[in-house]
Amino acid sequence: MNKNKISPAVVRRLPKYFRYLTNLENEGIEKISSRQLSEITGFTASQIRQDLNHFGGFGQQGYGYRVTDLKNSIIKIIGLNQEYNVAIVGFGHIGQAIYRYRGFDTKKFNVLGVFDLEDYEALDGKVKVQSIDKFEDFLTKNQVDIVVLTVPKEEAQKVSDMLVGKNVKGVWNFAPTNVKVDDNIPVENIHLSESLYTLIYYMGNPEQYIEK
Amino acid sequence: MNKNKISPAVVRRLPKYFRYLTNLENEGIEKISSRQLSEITGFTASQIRQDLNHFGGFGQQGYGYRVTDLKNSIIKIIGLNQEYNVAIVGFGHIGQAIYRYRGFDTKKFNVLGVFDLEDYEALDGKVKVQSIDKFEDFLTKNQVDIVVLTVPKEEAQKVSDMLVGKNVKGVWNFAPTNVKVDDNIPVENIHLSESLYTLIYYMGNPEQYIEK
DNA sequence: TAGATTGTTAATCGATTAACAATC
DNA sequence: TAGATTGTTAATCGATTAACAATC
Repeated sequence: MNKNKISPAVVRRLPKYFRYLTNLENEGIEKISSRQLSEITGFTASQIRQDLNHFGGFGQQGYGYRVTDLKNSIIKIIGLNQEYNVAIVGFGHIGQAIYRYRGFDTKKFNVLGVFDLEDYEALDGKVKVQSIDKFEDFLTKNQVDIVVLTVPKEEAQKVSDMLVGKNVKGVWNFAPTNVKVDDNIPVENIHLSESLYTLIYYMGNPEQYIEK
Repeated sequence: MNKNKISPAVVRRLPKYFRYLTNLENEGIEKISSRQLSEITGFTASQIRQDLNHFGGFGQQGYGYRVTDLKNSIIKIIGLNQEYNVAIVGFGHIGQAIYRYRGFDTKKFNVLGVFDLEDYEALDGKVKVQSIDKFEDFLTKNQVDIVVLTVPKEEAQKVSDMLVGKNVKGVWNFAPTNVKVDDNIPVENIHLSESLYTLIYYMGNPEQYIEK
């Protein structure tokens, strides 16, 4: 496992491999060659082989890759073989959508707490939303791995400042701003407006659009 | 305007320039050099100058860039000087979050219709959700520029197939799958799970994380 | 004019693709 | 063994950074 210097481009393809392999597995397909995967994913076979070999030799010459084995390997590479404790800060439309999103395995993502401006009960009493005033104390008393930030941009940095020294391992930021946290804590941004604006640019310049 | 071959990397920075320049303008700052912008954005001054010069010479030697002028230029480059008609297909958590999202200028994005499995009224009667059966006919009778796809992945391709020949100009896809549409229609994907999984990878390998 | 900063070309760096020997 | 396909090195391509002449 030469994990020394995996490029961001490779890292962002890992979840895609996971997705395509999961689909293949669900279709009952047991083996796949880099050539076949290439047709499905749109990546070149060469790129697929090189990507995978950053993490080890998962294939078999003359045969290809066993779908389930490769999928399980990628699960471990990404870290999806573990559970994660989550706190959602900001329980507006996006916070609620994330809370209820069925797209990820809910067994693996354990929402420990939900925070907003004040205490209240949401979703017919099923969710106890806590005041943001209690957030720092909560982080001290609970091991929160992932903080999901869905607060307005004015508040995003204030909340981020509360994470210092709390053993939070990552921030998933939906606020339309770039927050600063400890250097060793990764931040993954979902900037909805930027995504929409990129689409609009290509709508006006479709000849420049390159699929995928 | 040499728009011949703008690289995707440059295009994705345009909304970021727009965001930073908007902030600067709101702070009342009138001029900025590429050096100063570099400190704010984290891009190199060289990159900023080169990015902008793909679209024209917006600066003034020895002075820098006028914030408002540059912002307005970028608005036009992206295409944010126009209005867009939007249809939201899928009115679950994410569809609703997009519908109500305040992050983008609602005057520019005109939601013409909302579609889901069946007719009903949502949000205290304020939103008439229409059955997906009426979607194709709706597209024929209305100029929909942007289709926001927030349906389950099994339905995403079916809905995409309805867009053929309907003069839709772009698809903003939240379904965790890659949909196929006409080659000249750009598709911008928001794959939430992939974003979260990328974060998790870096949480397990923080030394590989490169800010931004 | 002198100082500052752009616009632009050239050099570097990194990521993708091609090629092929290794091997199942 | 022969055919297929990987793992890996080398070649290419593209994007970023550096440098500097142009010019405000």
